[in-house]
Amino acid sequence: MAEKRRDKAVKRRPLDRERVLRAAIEIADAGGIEALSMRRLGRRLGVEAMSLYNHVSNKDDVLGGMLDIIVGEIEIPQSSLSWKEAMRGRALSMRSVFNRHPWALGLLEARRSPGPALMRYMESVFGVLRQGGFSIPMARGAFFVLDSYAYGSSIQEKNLPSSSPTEASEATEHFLSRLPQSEYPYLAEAAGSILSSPLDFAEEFERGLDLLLEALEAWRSRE
Amino acid sequence: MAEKRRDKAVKRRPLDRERVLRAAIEIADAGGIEALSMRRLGRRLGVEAMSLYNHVSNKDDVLGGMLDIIVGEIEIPQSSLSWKEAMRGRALSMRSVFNRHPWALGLLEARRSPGPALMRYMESVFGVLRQGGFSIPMARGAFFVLDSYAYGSSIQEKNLPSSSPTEASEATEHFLSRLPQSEYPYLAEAAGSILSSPLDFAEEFERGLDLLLEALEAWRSRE
DNA sequence: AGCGTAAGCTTACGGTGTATGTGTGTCAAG
DNA sequence: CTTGACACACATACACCGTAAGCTTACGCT
Repeated sequence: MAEKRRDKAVKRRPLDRERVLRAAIEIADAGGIEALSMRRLGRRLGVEAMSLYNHVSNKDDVLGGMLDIIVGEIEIPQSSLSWKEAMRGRALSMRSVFNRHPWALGLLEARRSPGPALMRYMESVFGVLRQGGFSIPMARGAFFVLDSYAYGSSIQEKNLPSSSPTEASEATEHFLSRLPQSEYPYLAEAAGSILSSPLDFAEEFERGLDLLLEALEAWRSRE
Repeated sequence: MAEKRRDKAVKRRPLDRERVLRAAIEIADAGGIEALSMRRLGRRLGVEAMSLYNHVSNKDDVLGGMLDIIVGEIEIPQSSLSWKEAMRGRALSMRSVFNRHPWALGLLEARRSPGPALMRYMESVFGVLRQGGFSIPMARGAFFVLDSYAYGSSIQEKNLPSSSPTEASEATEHFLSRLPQSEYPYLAEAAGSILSSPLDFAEEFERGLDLLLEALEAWRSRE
C-alpha cells in the first residue's frame, strides 16, 4: 500500500504548466509544429490529453506559452553597448533562436497579444534606441525596420531546402538541372553562382544587417 | 429529358482546377486560411469533398496552387525603369498583395518548391538588378535583403490588431491603460507617441524601403 | 477520520484529410 | 443505335484532431 503510493509518486511527478510547455517545445522542435497535438503531448508526459487542461486552458494557450518561452531566449541587449552593437547582437541572437525553433516564427505571426517576454524584449530595444539618440518616432521606425529584416530573413532561411552546405549545392544542382535555362537566364546565372561559391547564410544575413545599421545611423545623424 | 440535361449543365459547370483554386482563395480571404477545409471547399462548389480530388491531388496541392495565383498578382517590374524604381514598385505591390491576402504569407513560409509564378517573379527581379549594374553575388544579396524586409514588414503589419486608424488608437489606448508604466517606461513612451500621432503603416513601410534602397545603391557604388 | 479539492481518467461530439469502392452521364467506335 | 470506356461525382470508412462533460482517485487539512 505504502509501496503503491510511492510508485505513483515516482511515476507521476505532479506535472505543471512549465513541464507541459517544455514538452510541447520538444515535440515541435523534433517534428515541427504540426506534430504537436494535445494527445501526443499528453502521451509524452505519460498522461491523457484531457489532463493537460488542468494546467493549460487550451491549445492556443499552449502555443502562446511556448512562444513566450522562445522569445525569452532572445538575448536582451546590455546597456553598456552602443545602440549599434546592441541591435546587432540582438538580431544575431534572434536569428539563432528562430533557427533553433523554426516553428516559432509562424506562431509569432498568428499571435494577437504580446506575452511578458515579448514586452520585456520590446522595452529593452526601445531603451537602447532612445539612449542611442533616436527620437521617439525614429526609434519606432528603426525598431520596425530591424525587426522586419530579422523576421523576413528567418522566413527565407527556413524556406531554404538546405541545412548543410553539401545538401544545399545538391539541391541547387537539382534545381538547375530541371530549370529551362533559356526561359530563365538570370535565375540560372544566380543558381550557378551559388553552385560555384556556396552561399553562407550567416554571412549574407550579417551583410544585410550591417547595411541596415549603417543606413539607420545615417538617418539618425541627418535628423 | 433535354431539360434535365440542361439543369445539370447549368448547376454543374464542369469544375476544373482553376475554379477550385479560386473558390479556395475566396474562402481564405473571407475567413482566414484555417477556414479552408476540403469539405467546405466542396460545399461552396456544390460538390462533395472527395470530388475535388479529381482536379487536385491533395490539400497541399490546393495551398500551393492558391499561393502561386497570389504570387502572380505581384507586379513584375517593367524593364524601362531604373532598378531602384523597379524594386520600389515591386515592394509596394508585394505589400498590397499580402495585405489583400494575409494568409498567403504564412503559406509562403511553409512551401518547399517554387511554383511557376514565383519563378517568373524571381527571374524578373534578378534581371532588373543585373541590368542595374549589380554583380551576381550582389544581386543575390540585394534580392535577399529587399525580400526579407518586405516579408517581415508584412508579418508585422498583419499582427497589428488594427485595420482602421480609429481602431488602432483605441487598441493602443487599451494597451497603454493596462501597461505597468513604471516597469516599461520606454514602451509606454512609444505607445503614447502612437496615440498622439497615429502611425501610418504605408508611410512607415516606404521610409524603411527608401532607406534600404539608398543603402543598396551606396553598396553597389562602393563595389 | 472525514471531507474538500486538485488533478487525473473516460467517454463523446463534431470536425479534419484522404483511401477506397461505387455509380452514372458523355462520347466515340463499331 | 448500341456498346463500351472513361471521366468524374458520390458514399463510406478510418484515423486523427480539439475539447466539453462527467466520473474517479488520492492528498492535505481540520
